[in-house]
Amino acid sequence: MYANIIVDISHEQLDRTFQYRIPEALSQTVTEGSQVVIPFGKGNRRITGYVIERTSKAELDESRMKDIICVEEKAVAVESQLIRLAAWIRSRYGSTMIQALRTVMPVRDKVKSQEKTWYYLNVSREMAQKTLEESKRKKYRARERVLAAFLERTEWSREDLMDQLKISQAALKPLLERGILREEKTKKERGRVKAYGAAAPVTLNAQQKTVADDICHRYDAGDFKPSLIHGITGSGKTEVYMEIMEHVISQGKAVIVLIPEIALTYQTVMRFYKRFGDRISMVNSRLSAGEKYDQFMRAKRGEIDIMIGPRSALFTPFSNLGMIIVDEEHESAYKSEYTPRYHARETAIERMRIAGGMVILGSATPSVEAYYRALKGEYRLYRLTERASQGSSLSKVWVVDMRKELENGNKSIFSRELEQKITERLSRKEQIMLFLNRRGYAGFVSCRRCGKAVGCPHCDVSLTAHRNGMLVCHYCGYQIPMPKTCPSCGSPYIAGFGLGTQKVEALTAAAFPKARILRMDMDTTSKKGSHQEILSRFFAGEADILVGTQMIVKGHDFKNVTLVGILAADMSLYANDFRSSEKTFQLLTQAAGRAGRGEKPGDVVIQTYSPDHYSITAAMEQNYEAFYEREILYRKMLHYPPAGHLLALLLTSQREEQAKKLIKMYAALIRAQYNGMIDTIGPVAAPVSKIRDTYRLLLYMKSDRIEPLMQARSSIEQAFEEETGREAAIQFDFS
DNA sequence: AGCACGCCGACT
DNA sequence: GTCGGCGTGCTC
Repeated sequence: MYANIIVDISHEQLDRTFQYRIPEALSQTVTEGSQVVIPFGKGNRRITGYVIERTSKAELDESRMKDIICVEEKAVAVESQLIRLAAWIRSRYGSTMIQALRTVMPVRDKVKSQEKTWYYLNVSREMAQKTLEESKRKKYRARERVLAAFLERTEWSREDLMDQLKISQAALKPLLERGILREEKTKKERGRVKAYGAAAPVTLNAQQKTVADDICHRYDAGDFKPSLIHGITGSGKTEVYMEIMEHVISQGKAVIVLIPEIALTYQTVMRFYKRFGDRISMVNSRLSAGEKYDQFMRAKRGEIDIMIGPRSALFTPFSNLGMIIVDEEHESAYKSEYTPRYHARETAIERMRIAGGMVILGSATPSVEAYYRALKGEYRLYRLTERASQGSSLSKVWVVDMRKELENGNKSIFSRELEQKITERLSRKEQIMLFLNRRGYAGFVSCRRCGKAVGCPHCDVSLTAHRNGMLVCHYCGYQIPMPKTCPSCGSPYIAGFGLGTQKVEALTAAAFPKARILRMDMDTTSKKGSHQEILSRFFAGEADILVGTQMIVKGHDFKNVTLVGILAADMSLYANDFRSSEKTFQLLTQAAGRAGRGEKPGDVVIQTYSPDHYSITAAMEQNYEAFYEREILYRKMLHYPPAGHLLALLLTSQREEQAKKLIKMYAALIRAQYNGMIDTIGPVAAPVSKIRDTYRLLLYMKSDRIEPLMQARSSIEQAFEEETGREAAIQFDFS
């Protein structure tokens, strides 16, 4: 048996595996993730390494291989845990071990600038001058350059010496040994957030207290079954988390809090700072690799107890991790879009299984997956049914059938109900949020004669009209000026259809000329910090109406908002995705939760063309269980997750014919090999069937058990590898 | 990263 | 010849 080992030295040239023999005596103890002592280099100096794989395949001649010396006994090292987690990610989501390791240890390939080595002159200038003369005489060229440089400037970084003066490490060594130069390693810390305030005294209500106490009890008893907290919006889940965190930290353990990136706002994080002070750190996508690395190192050194961040914060190298909290557990941002396509919820549970600790999931609208597992008893279920702050009550929700509006001659985007309520709020100087799920249907331009929409020549989507008169492709960035005539039939009768946020903003301004309006969407928030700026301006009351996409509904507390209008609730309902009802329900419920966060009661108006759909009726009643019961029935009937497992194969190729041929071949392969175990659906064109001139085809595979699907994935991967001269790519996605 | 190999000029 | 500087390449 052999072991592929990565060496515990951070240097690019050593960022690969080395293969060692596993001696007979250690064959039981050396496993994936083991920390081992190995002889390395010419002098066989003993260093530590981490086993990332056990294999019986020798990658090089056995005579060049050395034996592992022993297993490091204090095997609690975080690295071993993370390596074991990487191994799990690899087999669960399908990727190479290297890809999994890079995900789990972002540290290793981004080490470059974390630690700078500085050199200083350690003797007087006279002494240096003398040594310089001597070096000149003896023709020690490198030394001469170094000394001349240090007479110019007394401190030099290793990089500058190497790059600018072409000095090698070897040339510095004698100077250091003679004490002419001094070496110092600095740890510059970047991205540290500071700022504190007084901890606001918190008192939990009875319900919050019961939940917190029960979880703490179970934690103390070592009952680490994951917990799902289903708490309605405004029920104070965060206070419950903080209470539990305090308990866990008091036992010398660390906690990771995962928050969807979009909700990771200054206010959210501030609440944690105020309570826990500087034993806390935060990472987000705005932080550079180096800044993130520094924060991770603080965690590793034990300088902090809490890490807050999005998906990737899951891999914070705490060696004493006791708990991971996944807030807004249902958010799709927890699923990685890159290989390995891991899900943070599942991966958190695996990490805590390895480390020995508890996972807490929280949401106002739990994912069907999590709720299903909770009902099955795999997770412990807790409910928070009361709003935490006194006086605030659930909003009233009105559903308006837009078909009837049209019948009554109202062609505006505002129903009479909504229009009347907006006018009312404006006169009372209260604020309004208008929400539009723009995805997919943004203001495209189509021809009234031939009915064709102006599309992107490189992608299978319609171009979106922007107010600056350009038509833009949101997938590849292609843009053209608005044409005067239809590109396909030449008719001059072309016009914009559908709703974009820009258009809603314009229409709102026209309907309510006195209102001050702010817009928030991808276009207005692409600049750094603008997201935050728009929100704080709205918070400060600089506008009466905020128009926006999904991003405005996530977790912000605006006390003066008493009306939320959802302009077209069904837009996400008919997406070609088995989760579309779930997404719609979540979105509507979250949006409804934005109204009436203060003392004044709130109203929510949902405008829809399908008022009878259960996603919408359940959202109207704010009844999660009603939604769940309907939804799980549908999933069970069609064997969709969580009732079954689904594997999607995405095949992309520039050549359409080849793509079709290949995917049909794989479909046939699966049907032949896994007959009766796996159901195949398709192949079909992907919802966006072409992006940047690359064709996209999908094959779905369903099974009640996950194992056959994992095998099917390997079978297809193997068949794909064997194919020669291909220009296609494949990608898998488990759900 | 750390170590040795080996080329090259300087010195006994 | 021998010694030391110092650029280069390799590590299972």
